[in-house]
Amino acid sequence: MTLSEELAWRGFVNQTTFPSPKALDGKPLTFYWGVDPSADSMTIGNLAAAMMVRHFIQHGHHAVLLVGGATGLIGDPDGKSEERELKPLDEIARNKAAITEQYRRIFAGQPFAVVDNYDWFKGLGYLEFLRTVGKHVPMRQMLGREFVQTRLSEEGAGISYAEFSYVLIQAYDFLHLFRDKAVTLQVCGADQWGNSIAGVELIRRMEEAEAHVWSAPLVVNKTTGKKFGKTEAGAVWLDEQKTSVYQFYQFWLNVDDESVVDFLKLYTLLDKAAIEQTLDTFHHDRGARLAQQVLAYEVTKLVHGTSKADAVRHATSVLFGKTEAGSLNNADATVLKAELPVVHAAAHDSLPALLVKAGLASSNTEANRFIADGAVVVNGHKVTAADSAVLQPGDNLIKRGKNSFAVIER
RNA sequence: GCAGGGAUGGUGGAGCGGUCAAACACGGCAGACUGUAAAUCUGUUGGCUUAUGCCUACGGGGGUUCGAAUCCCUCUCCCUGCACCA
Repeated sequence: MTLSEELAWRGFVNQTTFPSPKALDGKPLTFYWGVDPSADSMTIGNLAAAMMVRHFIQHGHHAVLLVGGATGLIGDPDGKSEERELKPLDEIARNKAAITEQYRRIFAGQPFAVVDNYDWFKGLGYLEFLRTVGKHVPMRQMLGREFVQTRLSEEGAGISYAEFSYVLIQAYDFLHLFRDKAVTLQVCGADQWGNSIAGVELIRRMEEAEAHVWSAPLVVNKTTGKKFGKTEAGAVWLDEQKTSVYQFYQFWLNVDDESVVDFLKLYTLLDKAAIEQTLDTFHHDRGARLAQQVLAYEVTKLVHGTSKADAVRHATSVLFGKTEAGSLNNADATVLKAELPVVHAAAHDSLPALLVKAGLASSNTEANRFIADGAVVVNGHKVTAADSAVLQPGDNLIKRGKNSFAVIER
């Protein structure tokens, strides 16, 4: 499969400046993709674009990965309804390091270069910037952008000169990389289209040369229609300190049937044959949720590594009873204890009190109600009386409802 | 500043002297059915080792009363008019 076919099949096609996607199938290009260090980790929203970048690399194109040390200092106003707080410098420095680290992990084994746009902005003076770049940017275009219009309108929140100018920095990045590394293509998410295209424009005016943009659609949950990547608890992060491996795995496992088809293509590196075979089996027995399991395992493996993916997969099967034995073996206990609330039971603790301690019930009354409802399962056995005698020495896996768990040590 | 209306549990919103831990709806949680899903049905939804009982709660404080979410005074905040300002 050629790259353009691959991207089309996987659903990575949105808008592009290329007259035909086939332009990607010719000789290798050098392209760049960037992430601003507005947080200390990427989210699964960024991951979609990263996956696309991997396909570019696999088809022989040369990747330049940018961390936005300079752009992060200002903050991208696009799509935001209000001015954002500036981030402290030390926070940006930390975030930059974290994101660079994630680049190295996600693209492990692939050829790529990492750059920081702060490196070329730090020595650039304001007057120099205005004379060389500012002179070539038409105001009409900058003012015409939709979010600028919204922000400046009667009800809008207004916009500062700094955020308004953000696009110039990103445009200059492209120009700089074009000159310095012969970058002729920027890939980005659909939300970055406006910023990216400004660079194409700048290169055309200043270098009289052609450069291009390839944007991927934003991933949307088809069932809810919402922008993807957020849960009730917040964003799904790639950093396991922010979203634990278990939560990460669970997130993918719970993807609905309609979305899982898209996500297998977007978020795994499995080839067409493998995905089609998986989906074929899946459609015969949706209840088995093979597609979700493959998705969850593959994505977790990619982001967190094989051993963690294996561990969390096995722990999940213990928790949800797919693996025999309600009681824990040592390996599972280690994984689960890192993930679940762990409570130490004293001799006089009653079962309801332990449920409260473990955060599985908010009061003794509620705990008793759960037991009466048959919602409490200890080591795979339903509990019928508020009696702590069901606990065995060592680790006990306790389950309340369908997916609230804790480990009780005795 | 004057006049009028309002503030109730996670949310909306009834209640207007005892029968109020507070209708009803939504949301939450649990059970059944399922696929750790959706839909549906059932239960539950202030706390207390479980009680025809006690405690805490209807914006804050004070009062009337045997008894107050309900009546009175006062404070705080919100809304609606009018005035002031322009």
